[in-house]
Amino acid sequence: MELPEKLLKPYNPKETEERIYKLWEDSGFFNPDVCVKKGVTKENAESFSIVLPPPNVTGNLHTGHALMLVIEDIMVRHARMTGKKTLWLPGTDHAAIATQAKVEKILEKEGVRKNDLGREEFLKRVEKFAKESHDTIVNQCKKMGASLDWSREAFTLDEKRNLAVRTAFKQMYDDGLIYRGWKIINWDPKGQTTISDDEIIHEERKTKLYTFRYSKDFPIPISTTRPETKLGDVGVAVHPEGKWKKYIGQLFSNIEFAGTKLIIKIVGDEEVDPEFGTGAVGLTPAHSLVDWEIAGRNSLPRHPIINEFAKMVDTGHLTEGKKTTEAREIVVNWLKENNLMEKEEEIKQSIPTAERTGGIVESLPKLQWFVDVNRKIPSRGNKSLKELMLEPVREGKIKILPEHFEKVYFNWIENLRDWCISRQIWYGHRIPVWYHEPICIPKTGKEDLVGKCLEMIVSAEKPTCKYCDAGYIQDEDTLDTWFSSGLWTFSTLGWPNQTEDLKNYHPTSVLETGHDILFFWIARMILMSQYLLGEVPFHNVYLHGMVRTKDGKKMSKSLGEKAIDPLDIIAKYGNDALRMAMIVGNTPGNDLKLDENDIRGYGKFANKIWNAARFVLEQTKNLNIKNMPKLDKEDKKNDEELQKILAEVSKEMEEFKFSIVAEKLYHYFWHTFADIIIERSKKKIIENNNADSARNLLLSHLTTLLKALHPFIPFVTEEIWQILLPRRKVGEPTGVSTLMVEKYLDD
RNA sequence: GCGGGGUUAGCUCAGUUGGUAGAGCAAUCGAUUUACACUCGAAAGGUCGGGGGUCCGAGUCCCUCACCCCGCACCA
Repeated sequence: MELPEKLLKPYNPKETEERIYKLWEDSGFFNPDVCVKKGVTKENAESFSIVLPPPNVTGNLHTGHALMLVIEDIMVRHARMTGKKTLWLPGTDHAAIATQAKVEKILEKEGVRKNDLGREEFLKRVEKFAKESHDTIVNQCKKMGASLDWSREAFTLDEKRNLAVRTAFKQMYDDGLIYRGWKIINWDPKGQTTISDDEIIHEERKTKLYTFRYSKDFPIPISTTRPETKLGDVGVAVHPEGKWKKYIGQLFSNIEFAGTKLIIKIVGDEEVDPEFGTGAVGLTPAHSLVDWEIAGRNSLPRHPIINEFAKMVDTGHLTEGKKTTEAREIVVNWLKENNLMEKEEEIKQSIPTAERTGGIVESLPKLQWFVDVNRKIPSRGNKSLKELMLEPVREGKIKILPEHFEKVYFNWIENLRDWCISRQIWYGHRIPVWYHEPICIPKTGKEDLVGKCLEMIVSAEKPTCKYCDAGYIQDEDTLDTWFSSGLWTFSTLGWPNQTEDLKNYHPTSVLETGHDILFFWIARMILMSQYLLGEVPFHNVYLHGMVRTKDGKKMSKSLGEKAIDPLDIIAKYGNDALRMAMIVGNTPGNDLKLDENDIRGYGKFANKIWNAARFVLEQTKNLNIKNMPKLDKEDKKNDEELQKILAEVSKEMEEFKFSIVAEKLYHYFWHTFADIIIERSKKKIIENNNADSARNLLLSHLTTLLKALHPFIPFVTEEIWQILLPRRKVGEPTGVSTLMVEKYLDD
């Protein structure tokens, strides 16, 4: 059998990769159903499933995604080759606020504002953008060699996922886990929406701490970093046993303060640290969570003085309608002019900013939807959502890798507060709550029915009014994007329908993602699955680190321009090279410094395999594969050594030690197989001394190593396999056959 | 402040239950037209952050100090 001409040249990944991916795709073997149907996987085989963490439809994939795809593809390919019924389910994430912000930015450049377009038209623009991003992402996943089952692809905002969201919301509402409440929330004035605690990034800045008195006769000095908020003060809280104790209960009315009148009551509250600052807190109930609670305990009014645009309202003629920053200056000047300012100090403070827009977050009281994480749930053994999240990790039903993130996870949950899930943005799942039109005029004309249908209805479907034609309108708000992401492990498998997929593939085997979304996403998935399905969403969590540039900078989506494009690297060195560089020396949880030099080095490895294959195929072309000659003593020793390595490697693959396996195989291939075995075989073949034993060892080693290496470097191994294949399949029926579905161990 | 992590060869990092310190890259010397747009061989390189403890034995377990990184909460 003659060798193809391409084998005589250096390995050319560019020419190979696209063709090979198409071969895989056409084979249908990414889909486990096809594997079963064509007999490469047993019907009753153990299943292995991973849902792809859906990339945001905000643009391109970056190196972090590439790392994710590589690690997951390795797990999936390995599982498939060990005979498991293997599903890797792809999808994309609508990423509500992130995508909306991105499209708004694009429109801004065109001089268009979203409010001018209106909700419907704006959403069309977002959807168009999302579609384009989606197509790019899918294409990039394919370039990465990801063996994803595209026939099951999902989107967090498609019809099926919307049904899942509405169903989940309704059930949670009925169980009292979702409620609507008037509470202090985080407001992003730039994005014009609420955000959750997790979407805040604290930025350290220098700021001034002012110490002042409300008036000359006010007995207690107050410190603040935000003097403008003092226009909304209604009280001063001191520790019940502190030095200001004697003033508790006193009321100071008609205080002239920077253009407004204040009524300040002095209250005692345990929350106040008597040692800190002046030992007294000026209470601005509407704009501080702590103050809100203290005010509640002491029956103080809680009126807002900052609006959604971060402007002052109801604060008197000096500051009315001014931006908070302007108002601050005015108040500071007023205090100085009236000799009420006692001290100014420079301090470091961290300012809350919105993750997506960078806007400075204000605390405002608003009517929003929340998930109650502490309420006991009768249908779940009277446990709260918090407990349902803690339990499986505590009990080892979910294992997190690296293990120390379990502690981080516990720490986060223990400090968890109710989750604000409503957002005032347009792109996302609309809240499935319906309010009646303002007027209900009963068709029967019976006046006594008016108003009977004015209540709010929580429903997965649009309700109709029994009495009138006006009907119901849906809540304007959308849900936090992580609400739908939380359902991802089962919404993708068909839930709320009890599908075969759900039965076969849930709980999923592994959830692999970056450690930066442990709270955002992993915790929410555990919450949703534990509550809605009564089971864990996955058995293992594998957290990878952040990909950094050589000098340690994070290659993230927010620093998009600076990041290396994985596709450029692939074009230059090949996919296999990038994959090896991402795996060797990378352990879970640790950041990966991606160095082009390393990638180049692994490109040479692919070529080394290619050349070794050329030699082996040339030397063994007349070998009868069905009747292999016996190994001599020397060769047998190597055969045993390889078997030993394979046994180790199998174990290590199960333990997610991909770095060790990749390194071990690399080393064995190069420094034992190529340097020792091949070199020795040359001598044996030339001298015709046990030449057939040598040939046998060459071919069996190559075959075995191609299989073992395939999950790591699928392209070059498959390409060689396709050349090797006709010899293995002599006399067998033709059909698509790929290394991808070969078994590690022949049955 | 609370929590987590790191410190091992020039660089990037492995090091599984404690048993003589490893890989890749870089650098050094030598060989070579070869399956190899190179590759092969050889040698070199580390008191495993400092100090203390447990142990026959510690990079690994315990205590302590130093420096660095990352979360979370931020305090009026």
